[in-house]
Amino acid sequence: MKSLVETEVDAANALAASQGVEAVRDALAATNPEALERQKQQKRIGLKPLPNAVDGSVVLRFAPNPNGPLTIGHARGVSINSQFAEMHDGKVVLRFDDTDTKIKPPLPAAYEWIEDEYEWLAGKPADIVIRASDRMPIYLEHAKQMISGGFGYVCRCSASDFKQLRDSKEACPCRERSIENNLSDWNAMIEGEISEGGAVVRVKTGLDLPNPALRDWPALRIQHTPHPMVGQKYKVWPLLDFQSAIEDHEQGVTHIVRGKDLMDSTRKQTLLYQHFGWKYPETLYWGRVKVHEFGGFSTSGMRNEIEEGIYSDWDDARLPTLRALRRRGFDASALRAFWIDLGLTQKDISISMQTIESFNSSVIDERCERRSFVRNARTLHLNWNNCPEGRVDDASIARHPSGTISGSREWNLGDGSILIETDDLDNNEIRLKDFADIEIVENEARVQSLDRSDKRAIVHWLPTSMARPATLTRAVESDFIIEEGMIENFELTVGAIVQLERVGFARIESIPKDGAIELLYLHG
RNA sequence: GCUCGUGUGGUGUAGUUCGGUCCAUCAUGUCGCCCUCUCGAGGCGACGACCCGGGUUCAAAUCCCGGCACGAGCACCA
Repeated sequence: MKSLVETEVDAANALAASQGVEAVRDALAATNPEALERQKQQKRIGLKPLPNAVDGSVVLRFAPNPNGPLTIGHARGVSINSQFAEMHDGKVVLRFDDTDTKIKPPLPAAYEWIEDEYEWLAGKPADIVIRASDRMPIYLEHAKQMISGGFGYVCRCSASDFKQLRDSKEACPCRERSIENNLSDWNAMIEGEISEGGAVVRVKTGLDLPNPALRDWPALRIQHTPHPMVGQKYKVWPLLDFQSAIEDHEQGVTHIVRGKDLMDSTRKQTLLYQHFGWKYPETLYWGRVKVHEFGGFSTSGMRNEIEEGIYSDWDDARLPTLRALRRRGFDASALRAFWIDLGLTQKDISISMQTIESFNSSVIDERCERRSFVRNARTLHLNWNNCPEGRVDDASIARHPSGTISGSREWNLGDGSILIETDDLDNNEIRLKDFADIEIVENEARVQSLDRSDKRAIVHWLPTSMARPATLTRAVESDFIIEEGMIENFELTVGAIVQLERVGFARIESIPKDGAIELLYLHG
């Protein structure tokens, strides 16, 4: 039996065959004219809603390792999680996953930095803030339950021996020992009687699982190195998969958004949840992100390079940390908008700072005052002899060209000498922006008219009396390029972001009593 | 090697659930023009993509099969 659609399609095809497609078009126009109109495709804006979300009871989490401040990559986690929370009237738990004392040890200062950076980006503080290292009793208790329940055991095989057995789907000898023996080994572990590497607690899983990574995965291991925040108190520390699984359950997390490199974590943790009889949260993934200009982001790598003196500190403008971006003048809402526009996909992507900069420009442009910055300054003396309007001693220039900031910058021409960039000397007839047309003859700027008389190039300039020496520092790859010049000395304040006309946005870093003002380049 | 995942313009992204309204969305980029007293902003236009090969179907970016490419996990790191 043919469906109605098929019947109609056949009819239409028959019509087209006998009388041509025009006949079909005409028939459609007569019966159903709106079917002939094409509607344009639209792009979905913002994030797709979370699956199986109940508005008002969504709990998400953002769980960085506090071994350094947040990087631009973490910004994705903060932006996406906080955005989902906003969409679903949910909460975000900021959790410090600081259960490794050895390989990626926590940096005590980072806890506060991260809370602060989270708030900066999300626009409000995290709803709940917890540290895994504060919650050790809970994890140890669950480990004990797991052993008592017979779905976890203490394994004393070496890592390589275990790997061999696991790869051939064989049980290790420790697996079949009694619960009593396991509990006594467990006590020895937590009392510090077994040295590092001497034992590990494993979660029992099917040994014939197709994915070898999942078979009897390790949940806790021994670390005798003191923890920067809680000292020597614990000898056994949970691994990420165990700690995170228990804590997500404790916090009632409903949705986990994590990197797809953690897909196996989801599978391991689901097995653990089954042992405990819990329901695993909804899980979503994103792919790996690289930024052309920076490559990947390794917190431990940066930490080393800072210690070696390659970078001055975490806010070194060459680094992809949030601290550095913030210092340079990136706006939180622009960064957030950028990440939300990228959305949540499992594709591995490589993005360009140019795109982020464009988001930033559109946010900061209207609130940045203009200033003149003349590089490689060359002095010219104004000559008014040929100016029809006569001599002028002051210039009044808008703080912002489109008036989003009202008022003007008042320039006094002082002794009549001005500065322009050496590169602008290529033409001898130019226009001083917002001021006058001039002809350059040797060291003289002969004023031809105040009004714009033709289409000649417009250059930025400065009266010598308004100029102060300044340096503009630009982070380019792993170097700094420093340009010297003269900055317009009009209402300069440390920390302000200004747009240097024809140069780009920059932040005023310092204004010393004597010497050059320091400017840090943001972007064009 | 085993396991898992992903392939839409230069870069990202929408559309893929449920085949037709898709000669494929938007942003960014590049180029050109207009406007503007910045090389900024704004406006207009151009460029440029469904990984490949089969199959199903009247109809495939979308479904099926087979390749290929790339990435990740297989840590007593997170």
